[in-house]
Amino acid sequence: MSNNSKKIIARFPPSPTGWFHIGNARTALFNYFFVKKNNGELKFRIEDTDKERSKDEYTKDIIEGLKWLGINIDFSDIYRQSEHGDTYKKYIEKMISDGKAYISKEEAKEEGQRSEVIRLRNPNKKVVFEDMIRGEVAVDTTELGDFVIAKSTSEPIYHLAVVVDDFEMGVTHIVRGEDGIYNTPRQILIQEAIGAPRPVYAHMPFILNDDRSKLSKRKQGEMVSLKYYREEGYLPEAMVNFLAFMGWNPGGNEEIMSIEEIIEKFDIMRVQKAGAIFNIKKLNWINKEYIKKLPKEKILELILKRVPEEKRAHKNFEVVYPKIIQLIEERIEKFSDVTSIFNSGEFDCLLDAPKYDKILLKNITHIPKLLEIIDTIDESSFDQIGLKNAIWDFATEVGRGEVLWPMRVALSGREKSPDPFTLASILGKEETLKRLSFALGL
RNA sequence: GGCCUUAUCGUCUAACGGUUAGGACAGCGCCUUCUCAAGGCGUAAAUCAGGGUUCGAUUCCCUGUAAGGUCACCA
Repeated sequence: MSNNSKKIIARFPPSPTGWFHIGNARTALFNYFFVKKNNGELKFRIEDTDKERSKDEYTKDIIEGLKWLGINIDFSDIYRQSEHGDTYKKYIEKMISDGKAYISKEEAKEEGQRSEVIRLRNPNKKVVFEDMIRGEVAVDTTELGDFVIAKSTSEPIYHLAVVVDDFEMGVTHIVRGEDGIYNTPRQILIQEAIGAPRPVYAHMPFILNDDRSKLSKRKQGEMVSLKYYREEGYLPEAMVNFLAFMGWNPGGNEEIMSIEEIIEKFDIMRVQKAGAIFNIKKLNWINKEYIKKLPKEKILELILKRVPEEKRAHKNFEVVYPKIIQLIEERIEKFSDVTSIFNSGEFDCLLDAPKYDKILLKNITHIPKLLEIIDTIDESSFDQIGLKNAIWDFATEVGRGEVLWPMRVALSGREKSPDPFTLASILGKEETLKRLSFALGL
């Protein structure tokens, strides 16, 4: 590896032609791990030479996504390809005058094709480069021919722009997706033609669909965009952890790791060569692990944001909400689940008395005794433990199912719900007695 | 099709050439207050195939197979 003595400079150069792709986000993350581990610097560049497809909204989405993930790079002075026309022009003209490239007369076969383009004079040699992940890669560039490097002296093709930009930005290490491996030989040829030093390469494996094809929007829908995960209420720490462990791991059994620990342990040589299938279930599990670690106030805040407006506006919501945080927390794996749970009606019984069929109660014979017991419980000990202590022996004696099921249904009106003690403690003594009496009268 | 790459439980992966091939997610089972959820415990599950090299191969080499990628005046 050359450049060992110099400061490592890597780059992340997305083109803003779509929502920030999850695979790109992972590449950005690995670049970040790599530079942080090696006291280097990560530079950001926008490849917006395609004016038709590039949109500011996408640039914004990419930057927001990067910030959300916790990738702290300098966005104040963004290098945009569209602003460096003069630079490319300078190099193109120099290559022509040096005889490294030439203006070629063409027969325009398709619409939009030029009758004159700039082609590189291909030395037709075998290019061998060292890849930090894949080892030595050798490619015969003969079949590339004198490939086009610019449409005109002021309009570079992608490959030329990349090489010039990386050179101008002082890039020493290029960590990019596996598909870049096919671009590398021709980019190396261009580097040699303009006299730029060769950076060190690392080509990362892809994230895959279930059928092992490259992760695509066609097969995964919105799940290919980082935006989706932000909107679904995944925690950025969980996302970073998940993405980091797809294609890399430090070797131990520990899988929940903060970004600091990941950086600390990161070794690009340990990046996997084969692609990894995107496994949403693992992400959900990791996310839940991170939710569990969150301070209570934070959870309270994040959950509240996802409660449907009409539930929040309910007159009982303010009183009930603090009491059901625990309940919600154990039922979600991501914060959008909060909305689904409320919309499913599962918690409606905590806001309003439920409507239900008598049949669901199964057996009301023990309700009078239950009313009697509950009435004796002091307000101060009307919690899960107090309720359980008071009721447990009786329930065990006559059959738990005979007592607890009707009690739970009387309080919730549902076949499935949290347990009766939890329910009663949330509803309070008065409401609990009221609902039990009502069940008796059905 | 040419070229390139890859190959350990269903999935993500661990294993100086010597391990009962380890962990995690998902699955399944049991337990934990009646249901659901959460939690705990446990269980099943893999070295693509065939040849070498070697005392010994998941590991190194070759062939095959499968899968993927890539072949622009797009980025």
